[in-house]
Order: sequence, then C-alpha cells, then structure tokens
Amino acid sequence: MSVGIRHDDLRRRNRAMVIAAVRRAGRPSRTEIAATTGLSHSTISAISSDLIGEGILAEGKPSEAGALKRGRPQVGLGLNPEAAAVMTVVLSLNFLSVAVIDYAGQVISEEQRRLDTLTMSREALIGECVAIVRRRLEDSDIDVRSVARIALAIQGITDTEARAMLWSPITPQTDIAFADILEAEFGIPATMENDCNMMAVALRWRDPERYRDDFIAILLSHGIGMGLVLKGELFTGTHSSGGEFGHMIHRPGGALCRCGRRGCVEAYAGNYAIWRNARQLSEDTEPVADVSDAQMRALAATARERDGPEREAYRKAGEALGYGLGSLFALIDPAPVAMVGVSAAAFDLIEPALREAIAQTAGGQHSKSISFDTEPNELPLIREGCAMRALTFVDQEIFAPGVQTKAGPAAKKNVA
Amino acid sequence: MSVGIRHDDLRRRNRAMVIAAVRRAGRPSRTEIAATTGLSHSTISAISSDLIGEGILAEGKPSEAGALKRGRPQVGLGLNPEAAAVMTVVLSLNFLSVAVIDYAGQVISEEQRRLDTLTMSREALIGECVAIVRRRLEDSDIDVRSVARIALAIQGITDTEARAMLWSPITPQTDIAFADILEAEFGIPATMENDCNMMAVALRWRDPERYRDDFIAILLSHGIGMGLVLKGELFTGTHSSGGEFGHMIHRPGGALCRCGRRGCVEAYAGNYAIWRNARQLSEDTEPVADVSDAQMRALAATARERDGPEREAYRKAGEALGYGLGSLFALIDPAPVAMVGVSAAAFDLIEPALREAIAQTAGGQHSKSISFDTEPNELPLIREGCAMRALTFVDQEIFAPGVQTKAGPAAKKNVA
DNA sequence: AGTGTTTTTTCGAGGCTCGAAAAAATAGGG
DNA sequence: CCCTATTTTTTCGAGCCTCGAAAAAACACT
Repeated sequence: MSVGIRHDDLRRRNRAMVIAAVRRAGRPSRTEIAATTGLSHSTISAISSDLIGEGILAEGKPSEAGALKRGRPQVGLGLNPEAAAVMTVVLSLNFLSVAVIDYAGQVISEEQRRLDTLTMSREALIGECVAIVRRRLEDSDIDVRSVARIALAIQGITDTEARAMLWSPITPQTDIAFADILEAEFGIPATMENDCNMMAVALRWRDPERYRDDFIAILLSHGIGMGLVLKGELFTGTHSSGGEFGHMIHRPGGALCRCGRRGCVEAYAGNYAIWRNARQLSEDTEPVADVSDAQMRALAATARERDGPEREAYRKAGEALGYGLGSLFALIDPAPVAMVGVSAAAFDLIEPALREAIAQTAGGQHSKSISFDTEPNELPLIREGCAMRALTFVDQEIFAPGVQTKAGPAAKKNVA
Repeated sequence: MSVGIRHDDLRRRNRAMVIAAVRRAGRPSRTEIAATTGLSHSTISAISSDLIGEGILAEGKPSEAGALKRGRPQVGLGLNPEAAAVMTVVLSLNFLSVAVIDYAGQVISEEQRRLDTLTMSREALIGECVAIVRRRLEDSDIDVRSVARIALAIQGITDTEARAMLWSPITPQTDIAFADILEAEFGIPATMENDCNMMAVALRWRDPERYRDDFIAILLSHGIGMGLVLKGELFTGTHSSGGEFGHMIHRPGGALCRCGRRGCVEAYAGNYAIWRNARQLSEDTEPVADVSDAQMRALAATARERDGPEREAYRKAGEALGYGLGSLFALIDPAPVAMVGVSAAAFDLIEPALREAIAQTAGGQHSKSISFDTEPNELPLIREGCAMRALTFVDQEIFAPGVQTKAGPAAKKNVA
C-alpha cells in the first residue's frame, strides 16, 4: 500500500513546504520560513534561491514592518504573481460566475452571468460554461499559457476524484464530467468541487485561528449543504463529495424533501421548507423551485415582528438543524460552526430551537460551548475557496512535481 | 504547522515501512518488500541487514512455498518473536481479559476473570486491572523488560489521546485515566482504546481484501457501538473516540435510552431495547442493567418461531439501525458493514427492516449493494485489534523512533 | 559439471540537509 | 562620520541516504 520515500522526494516535499509557508504567511523572511518549517537556514536558503531563480518566488519588503531592529533587515519572500494564474468557475442556481486569479491570489479579471439552469439542456449548460471560460481566456490581458488550473464549484454532489458532478439541485441533468470537458476543451487541468467544501476551504484561509483543525460550514439556502474539516483535512465521502448533511433523516417518514425522500433535514430547514411551513401548507406539498432572497428576507422580517406560522417555520428549521447537528456531533464531537447563506441572516430566529434540539442529543452536554458564526453571502466564499484550492494544486503539482500528499497512484501519472 | 522533512527522517520512515511490510506479508523476501514499498533492492538490503542485526527481523523460509523456481531461492524475512512483547487488556461488562503477545503476534499467556463491574468502586476497578497485569508480568515465562506496550480496550468513550476512559456503560465511574495509571504503575507505555475501534482494526488485519479502505464495524450488544475506517484510517472524533453511532437520534423525543436521552438508535436496537419491546413494555420503561446472551438467543428463537412482539422488537431494531446507517451513509457514502456481537446472530431478524429503512435514506439508491457480515463473538476480535494496535506502536516508536505519522510537535521531543 | 535464472549484496555516484563559520546589511553610539 | 553590536543570509565541507549497475550467491535443470 503505502510507498517508501525515495531520495528525490525529499527536495520536492520541502520545496512544496516552503511554497506553502510563503502562501500562508504572506511575505515571510527566510528566517521565519526556517522557523515554521523546522528546516535549517541553509536548506531554506538553497530552496528559496532555486524558487526565485525559477520565477516562483520574488524578494520584496517583509510583511511585518518590524523594520526598526538592530541587525541586517529581513528580506520578505512573496509569491510572484506572474508565476501562474488559475480560474475559478462557480455554477449556482441561475448563476454562473468566473474569475481569473494570479499566483499571489489577486483577482485579475471576472465575469458573471445569469442563466436559467433549471430548464437548460445538458448541452446548453456545458456550452455556457465552456463559452464563459473561453471569453476569459481570450481576454487580452491574460497570457493563456499561464493559466495552470481551473477549479469549478457546483452545488450538489461531486465524485471524490473531483472529475464530475453526479447530481445537483440546480439542474435536472446528472453525471456531467465538467472537469474532463474543460480539460479536453482547453488543455488545462481542471477539478470539479463541491460548493460547501470550497466554503470550508475559504474559511480556513480567511481565519485560520478560528477555523483550524475541526469545523463545520453549513449552507442555509434553498437546499442545505455542508463542508466539513476534520483534523485539518477536508472531509469527503468515500465515493462522492459526501457530507450530505441536508439529507440525514430528521423524522422517519416526515416532510417531503426535494430529493423525493421524506423527513430529511432539508425538508424542514431549506428555504422551500421554511416557505412551505410559513404558508401553513401540508408537509406533503411539492417543494417550490425557487424562493427569492427578497422573499426569504421578508419572511424573516415577519417572523421577527409577530408570533405566527412564519416564526414557527423558523423554529422547525432550527429543530431539524439541531437534531441533525446533534447526530453529527455524536460521530465527530462538537466543533465550531459557520452558517452561510441567506437564511444565516435569520439565524436569530433559528438559534433558540437549534440549541434546544442539540441539548437533547449526544453532543448536548457541550451545547452551550458550541459557537456559531454567520455569513449571509456564500458566493464570495465559494470563489475564494476555489481559488485557494486551484492555487494549492499549482503549488504542489507544477512547482514541486511528484509529491503525493496521500499514498496514491494518481501523482505518478503526472511524473510520467 | 506541518513540518519539513529532515534528512534523518528518511531512514526512520523507510525502516518503519519495511517493518510494516513484513508484518503485513508474513514472511516476505527482500524482493517482495522492494516491490511493495517501491524502494530499491539496495535500500531494502541495507535496511533489512540493519534490522536483522538489531534482532528485530529474522531470516527463515519464505511464506509462499514458491520453492520450485529456477534461480536462487528467496529468503523469507519474519518478525523476531523475541524482539518484544505487548499486553492486551480488554475490559467489558462483568469481564476482564488479559493476554501477553509476542512481537510476531502469537499469544504467549492469557488470563480471564469475571467481576461485577457495574457495582465495583473506582479503586476496585483500577485495582483489578493493575493486579491482573501484574500477575501476567510476574509469570516466569515472560521477560518483563521485553513488554513494550499495553493496549487496553473498553466499551464506551475514550479520549482522542488514548489516555483515559471518559464514560462507559459497564461502570458508573467516569474519567479514569487507565493509560496513565498503568504507565505509572509498570513504567510501560500504555494506551486506552475504544472496543469498537479495535474491532475495526482487527477486521482490517483479518481480511484486508474485504476490509481495506472504508468499512464499518457495528457492535450489537447491550449497547450499540461503532468502529469506522475511512480512507484507510481509523476514524475518531476530534476530542473523543467518537463514532457514537448508537446515540444518533433516530426519533426525536422517542424511546428512553440508557444514556438518559430519548430516541437514540440504541434505545431501539440495544439488547435492553429489544428486550423491552419484546415484553411490550412502554418505551419510557427504565432500561434493564443486563440481558444475558442466553436470554437474547431465546428471544431470537421465539421471534423466528412465530409472529409476535419478539419479531416486532427485532423489526424495530432493524428500522432504527437502518435509519442510523442511512444517515451515516449520507455523510460518508455506503461501505461494507460487519455486524458483531450477540445480536449479530439474529441478523436474519433484523436485516429486512434494516434494508427497508436504508432504502428510505440518502444512501438508499445503493441499498442492495451494501453487504453485511456477521460475527457473533466480539471478544476475540477486540483482543486481536488491541494486539495489532500495540504491536504497530512498537514498530513505529521503538524500532523506528522519531517518525511522525501525521505532522505534530510530539515527534520533536523524541528527536531531542 | 555446466548453464541459466533469480535473489541478494556490494560499490561508487549523486543529492540532500545540517552545522559552523563567514559575509552582508543595518541601527546606535561616541 | 566611523566603529561596533546585532541579526539575517550565504557558503562550504561533512555525513547520510538512496539508486543503478555489476558482481556474487544459490539453486534447478540438463
């Protein structure tokens, strides 16, 4: 199974480590890198000299203006923005958004587009994605050859290999191998990511203090999604993107879910479920296709104003989320939670019932210590996650080739 | 965070890899090891020569009697049984069992003992464990100094550091740092493991073909426990042993569980729950302390014989397990399941309702492809797992010191 | 006994990291 | 304005480690 370490892997790994240290720290000095990586100064000096020679790193002022110190001033090492570029493609309900990002993580160019994903044909959907990527690539400011990777995120289930969308609520189409399609079309390596996983990745980069080793990002939107980081690593299912938190069963045989089953968490906490309950429709009522953000905000406003079916709908949502989280906590222990999406703005209405429900579950004893953040806008987060995901790939595969994070034959292909 | 690879780590890691290859393969030749580890013949030759010199490996006949081949015959490399020894301590309801195992994995000596764990005082419980270990250590056949590690398994919740039992159904006592106690008493490194996790470890060694990267071991006993292997690694919670599958909520506000909460899977599928339902007692009835294996077998026999409350009790158990598994599968995707424990012998009564329930959940589409094994006797499995766990520790820590499986500061201490 | 085949060991080459020492670059003080 | 203390960075030789190729070893077959 797991493979021995060959001698040349050593340099590759340590190169990757230096690049990662620079990406995390911003503009660290060689001394700082030596400290965080545990490698000697000589090694860091040798590696960074190589990397500068290859145009991957560039010298500059150090980040922390700890300027006024006695000795030789530190030289900051930063990522060379021109070393490469990546593209992010975020496909969500009725919305397609693309950005080109330089190697240092700055957005160079972007484009957004509304489209009717629910009714589009398979070909049209693929066509739109290909077309928007092509337009960005043909933008005169960008050197096509420098675009080293494309990361595409979609709401729904993707496979573990990050090649295909298996199922998505934003389209009736299934099993579209977006990653393969884009690779074939543009000759640029591409991956297909789950939107909630990208949210989690982004949170980790945004606030590594709070979101370090174990945390949960939950998307409260038309559907319910989850991104999970455990022991410092993104958690995915064994075959799919996993974490189908929204489709854990809250009440066996309960409310009708968009997925066709009954009693899922989403069937109580998704926008359509809150909407359905707020209008006092039966739990058997077919879920509506879309509820606008404005409608949801109005619903929340009414719920805050007076006790009534709207408030009760949010209570039920909180209860379902609470029991779901409780069951999750039974498996992984409690962890900080970030609530993302339009209903996160109504978290004040959700929280009481949610906490009460958690208290009834195995994670309950720590119920009070669990903390929630809210972030109403998921799109920037998803894009940021995609960007970091793509850049990390570039770091590892292009500039430190042959490194395998986990034992696996995939890396071997790249070497050949 | 993650630390660079120093030059001397290389040899350490590759030594560990060779030892692991030998432990997995039995009596592999040097050529075989080179093939499985991917290292060159020269390296394997050098490392194995070192290891033989240190008395860790020993030469012998090769395992596969591929004797009749043309060239120079292979020399088998095996673990030297006298290189070290480990002890396993399994503490379960009213039962304590200890074994001494040599470095090659053979049982040298064992002792079992009945005791009344539910009513014993904290001191008595600790005292019994210490005493039984001491007796084994003082057994004249065993060189005390060669015992390099003790692995203790208990039903219940342990901490991630594998130091303490936090809570267990077999005793009212909580937070006993067994690992620290045994270390202090005997000066031998010890770990505190969760019983179901050890079952999973054992299954992996017993049948690596079937139980490789992703599988689930479920203990159907008085309580319901789970051991989970994901992506080839034992899955534990972030703070505790995790995997409290039995206490996922099946029905909010439902049947009274032994843990004091309501609606847990265990409150429908644990022995006491099946017993309660079979006797048509209310779901609010306080769980009984123990149901003997004989009583459970009688119950199962009755259920097979005629339709009635017994059969219905097993049906409810299946339903609860099914929905629980379904929720789990929503998070991790379906995987092979091993049912272990006395009620695994009644799996024929459980399976129909279980499959039907899974079909109602997110994992449902693959419901038919999910396969179940049964193993009525959990004790040997737990002991085997403990033994392999302890031996693996010896492999890594004693004979290849300073290796860090995951990035972590702990290793730094060993280097210094 | 000789030949062919496969396994294992030997040996020199090439790389990598490390520690120590040297070099470089600046602030502060007289 | 020059010198010194201080801190960062580079240089250099030593010590390991793995690798590939070739040699040696050990047996089956003819």
